[in-house]
Amino acid sequence: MRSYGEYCSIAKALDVIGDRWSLLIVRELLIRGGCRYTDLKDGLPGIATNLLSDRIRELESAGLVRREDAPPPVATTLFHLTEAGAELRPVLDALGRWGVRYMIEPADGDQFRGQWFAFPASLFLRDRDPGGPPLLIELRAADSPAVIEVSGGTVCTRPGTAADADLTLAGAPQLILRLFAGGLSPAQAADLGLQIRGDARVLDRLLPGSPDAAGSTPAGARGRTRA
Amino acid sequence: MRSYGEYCSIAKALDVIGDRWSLLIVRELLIRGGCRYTDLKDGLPGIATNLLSDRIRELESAGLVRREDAPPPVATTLFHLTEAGAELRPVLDALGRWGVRYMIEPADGDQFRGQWFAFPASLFLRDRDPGGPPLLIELRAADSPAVIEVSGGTVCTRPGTAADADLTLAGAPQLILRLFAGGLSPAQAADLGLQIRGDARVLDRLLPGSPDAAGSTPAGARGRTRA
DNA sequence: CGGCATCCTCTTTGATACTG
DNA sequence: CAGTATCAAAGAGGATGCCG
Repeated sequence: MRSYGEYCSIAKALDVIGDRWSLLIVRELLIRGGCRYTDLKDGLPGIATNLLSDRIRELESAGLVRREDAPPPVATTLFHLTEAGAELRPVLDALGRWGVRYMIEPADGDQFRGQWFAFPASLFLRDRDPGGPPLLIELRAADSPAVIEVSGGTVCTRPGTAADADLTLAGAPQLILRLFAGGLSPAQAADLGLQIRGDARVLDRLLPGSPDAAGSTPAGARGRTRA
Repeated sequence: MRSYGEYCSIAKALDVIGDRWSLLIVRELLIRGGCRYTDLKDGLPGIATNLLSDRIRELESAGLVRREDAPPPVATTLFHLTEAGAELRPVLDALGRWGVRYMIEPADGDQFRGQWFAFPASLFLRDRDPGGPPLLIELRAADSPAVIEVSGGTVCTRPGTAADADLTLAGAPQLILRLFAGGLSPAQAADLGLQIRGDARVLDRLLPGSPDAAGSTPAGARGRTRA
């Protein structure tokens, strides 16, 4: 990317990560940890393969991404974020929080991947009973399942399924998202078609609901997602 | 900008503000409040005038910018952020904080505007004596002066000068920035050429120095800049 | 002068095909 | 699997013209 040539930290940051796709590559690596080229390509539907390889190289030479030749049995290249790259998390958190307003409307042709729930889950859900038993929540949306693990105050999301989930939410991604963001109560989401199976009370532990009134503790360092 | 077509709030946010120059336009409007076209052009050195008019119109139709035909004596169009646009501040804060790492090195041909100190000032300075007397700090860097007003716990920055400043800092922008960010003590900055005139003790009130040890209160809602 | 619109060139992107 | 090669289309940058 052509530099803005401005001595301003925002412009400097955009010089490095302002290119198209760059921040989304960081998103995937933050959510999933080490990724193969193919994993990245799958997590970035629509990217052209030449652009992906260009961007990875740029992020690498900017010191945000590290390439690791994994030994057998993996025997492939894995891409990781460096520390500087991982420090972009607050940027993605802020962007993700701001962008939720554009997700109320149905997707209409948009691609979806279950792991993209990781950011909303970390942003909106909070384990209000850190001493309680660990929880597993399975999310089934658009053929791309994901699992939220709640344990000891942390909220982690990963792609995949869980046979022994305490709770399963199945339905359109926007219903799950609006539920997490507080725009819908569980009952309202169910009325709109969200299937809630299992122990629905675990939602009380996670959602910023009526008890523990809204706006009490804005945001500190909470549990984060990991691969 | 072409949509990413992903049902992810980060991608949706980038669909709206991911275009080149868009976030920097928001930066200028956040720092200075209502701006004329010419003000924006001056605050975005390097932008082509057709791009500026394109971007303003895009931001307008996205609902982030509002156009106001000011009556005489101004008799010109003023551009403002809408509420949705102003809510991008946490995004710019996070970006600005992350990008500071790229400002340690000298600018070398970069453009500079005094008002760009507004973000570092709000991010790094804190009025640790909200009951103390109001303060005026004049910054003189690269022919583009700015003033920081500290009063009752808020830290506001605007372009311009102050005849009766309590403190004047004159020197290279990176010296002032590193001083604010905690990378240099006042004495070290002075050794490197920063001219500190006036009551240097006001810095103790603002810098996160040795008393009130580092990392105690990370970041709550603090004073913000205004035009 | 403020607020654009036009024209032109150059760079970046996207789609697809191909390779070790 | 992890890319490179090719090429058409879109976008960015720069100069300049227009109109109140």
